[in-house]
Amino acid sequence: MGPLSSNRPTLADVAAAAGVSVSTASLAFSGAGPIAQATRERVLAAAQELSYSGPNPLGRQLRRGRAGIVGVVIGDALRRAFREPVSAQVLDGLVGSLGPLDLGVLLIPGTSDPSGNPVDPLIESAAMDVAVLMWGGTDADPKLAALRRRGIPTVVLEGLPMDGVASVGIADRRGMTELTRHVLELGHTRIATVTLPFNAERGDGLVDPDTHPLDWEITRRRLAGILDAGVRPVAVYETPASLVEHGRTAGLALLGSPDRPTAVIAQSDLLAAGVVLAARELGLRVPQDVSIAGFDGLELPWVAPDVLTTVVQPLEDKGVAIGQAVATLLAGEVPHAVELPVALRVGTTTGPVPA
Amino acid sequence: MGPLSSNRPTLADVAAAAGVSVSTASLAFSGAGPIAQATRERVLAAAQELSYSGPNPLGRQLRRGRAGIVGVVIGDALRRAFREPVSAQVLDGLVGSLGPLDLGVLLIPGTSDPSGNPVDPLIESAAMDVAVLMWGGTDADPKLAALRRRGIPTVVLEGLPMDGVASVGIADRRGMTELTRHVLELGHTRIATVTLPFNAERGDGLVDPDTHPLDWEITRRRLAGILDAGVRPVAVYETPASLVEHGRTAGLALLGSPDRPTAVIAQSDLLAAGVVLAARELGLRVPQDVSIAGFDGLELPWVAPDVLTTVVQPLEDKGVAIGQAVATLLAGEVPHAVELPVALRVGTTTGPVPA
DNA sequence: GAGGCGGATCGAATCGATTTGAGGAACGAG
DNA sequence: CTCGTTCCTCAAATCGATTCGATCCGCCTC
Repeated sequence: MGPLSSNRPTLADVAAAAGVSVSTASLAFSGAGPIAQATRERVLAAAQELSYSGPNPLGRQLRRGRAGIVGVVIGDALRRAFREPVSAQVLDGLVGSLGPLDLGVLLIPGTSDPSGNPVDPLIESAAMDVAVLMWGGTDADPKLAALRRRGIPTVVLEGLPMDGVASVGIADRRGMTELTRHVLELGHTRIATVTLPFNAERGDGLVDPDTHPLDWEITRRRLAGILDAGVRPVAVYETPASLVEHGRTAGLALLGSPDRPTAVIAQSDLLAAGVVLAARELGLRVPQDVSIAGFDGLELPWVAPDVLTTVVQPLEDKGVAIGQAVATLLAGEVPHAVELPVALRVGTTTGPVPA
Repeated sequence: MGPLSSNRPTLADVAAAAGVSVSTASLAFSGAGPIAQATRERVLAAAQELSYSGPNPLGRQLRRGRAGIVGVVIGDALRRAFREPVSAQVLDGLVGSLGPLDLGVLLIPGTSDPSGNPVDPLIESAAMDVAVLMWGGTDADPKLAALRRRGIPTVVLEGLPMDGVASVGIADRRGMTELTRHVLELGHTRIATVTLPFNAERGDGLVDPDTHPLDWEITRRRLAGILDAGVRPVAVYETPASLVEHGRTAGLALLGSPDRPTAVIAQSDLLAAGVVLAARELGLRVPQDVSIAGFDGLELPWVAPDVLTTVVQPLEDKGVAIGQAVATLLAGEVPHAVELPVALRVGTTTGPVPA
């Protein structure tokens, strides 16, 4: 017996019903090649009659050698990824820019499943023409290795530029430096920072950045941006994810002590928002008692009426840039690395250092 | 020339290199059928040698008649969908429960694109074995029609039970009734409600529910739940999406007037959180001056230290239920409609009516 | 009327695998 | 020594389309 005992009509059935050859019937649907108007209509009528809904994508894909699918590898938990507006908006932009190219987006969790395999089976065997690695992997990433082995062209986001993969990122290091300078100009010297995860371990607490293993480029670059401004943070607090509640926890820890910093720079707006909430809970005024800054440039309704001082990254452009990189890869060329600019946006959450 | 002038090795190449037939080589990879250990190793070695990374999924899919893909139709804008934690968590649960079935999740925006076609081209022609319609369509939905035409089994979320499609939802009507009774018991009589969108128009403002066109089942049911408790809301405010900022806008409008309601029931937690923020901005104490309730049972860090009174829906179970429905459809059976239970959770945002 | 030409149609090969039924080797039993 | 069994292996059909090159037909030109 065949694979599925389904009796859906095929192109051959339609061709037979219309009294033409399969090749002609194909032409009627694809429009690639000369075909008489009358013939075409006859074929379409026959299709209608048999309730044939168009060429089976599987057959088409095999013949074409293309699946029409871009696999998007969302690091770690999907839920967490979605709760970060940054991921969500990039994903949104990506879907938006891929749609017109007739490409679908396949979600790939990419978690190391507990059953032994270090790589998601979808990465190993799903049909896709291009892969996008959100939250850039390093050269050692087994996910990247699997994609390479399969020969699937890949775009890496926010990763290190590497051989053989396209990369799209933002100038977050420079942006962070600019932000830090702004804080310095306000007179602050006791500056703490709340960071994204350092690595897959996802710690939660104060760390010594000199000895703590730091695998994630994005965290490293944003940290380096602060150092570039000549600042040595009085405290570095690592969070397990860019979420408001983790920012709040960090804020309570940092601002609860008597020798608290006068300024806190967070590596994301969500974390910064959490710090703001913590400050309010502790009865501290922002920015009179403590200055707080973030990164990303999101619109966060719940720190209203305050407006976060932050570094704005062009999320929309990012989606577009990824789309372009994908298109280029699909054309068989190698896109050059893209680094999008960022801009400092001074809000109401930073002010002069308290006397 | 072939479809793509790629020279990746095929199973035939591997078979030749290993000195066996293609069928034997296939067996070596799939393990479906008897094969001598030695032969198997020889084939795998040959594959390694040629850097053959396993059977091409396209060929396998065509033969099997299965794409191994579930298309998830996300209504309207993807970005909006992601910003709603409810969608995100359901999607997460879905991916989680589909992974073990060896199914990938294909994101389908499903927006009516501006270029004339009422249905996303991906719905028309992407390869998928099952489709999931988030935010249930009605019988008239062209998306549903397209899926029917293609003969793709479909699961509809939060929709009307319909012929030929599986449905998964929650008892939101009953839950809303229970919530309303709780508010009634606290003595409130001037009760307003903030709703999800009524239809694709996505209005923003007060509406007369008796005359305003209401196409979306979820909004209808949650509204009906209030009426079931015998309450006639003093005001019905429609929002364009379940987002905090829209809740805030609604809250400012409802609570800003002198004859303001003493209780506001929102159709989602995000909306409720926005109303809480609005109340605080207006200098109203919650719950002393106004009681506020939501729906969904999310953990919302930013209404802290308050805890929303809400109706908890089992988001995790929902993902699981969808996964099961998909599996059932894939097996060729028709799953029965699932309605998951909800539970009232009384928090700190509702209290006795002010004297 | 022969030759040439362009457009429509068709046959056959091809994409890369899976699967079935047949064939063959090795081996033990009679 | 012959005749089953058992266990592997293989050839060939099949999944459903696309596409190349050939053919065919009608019509125009000389």
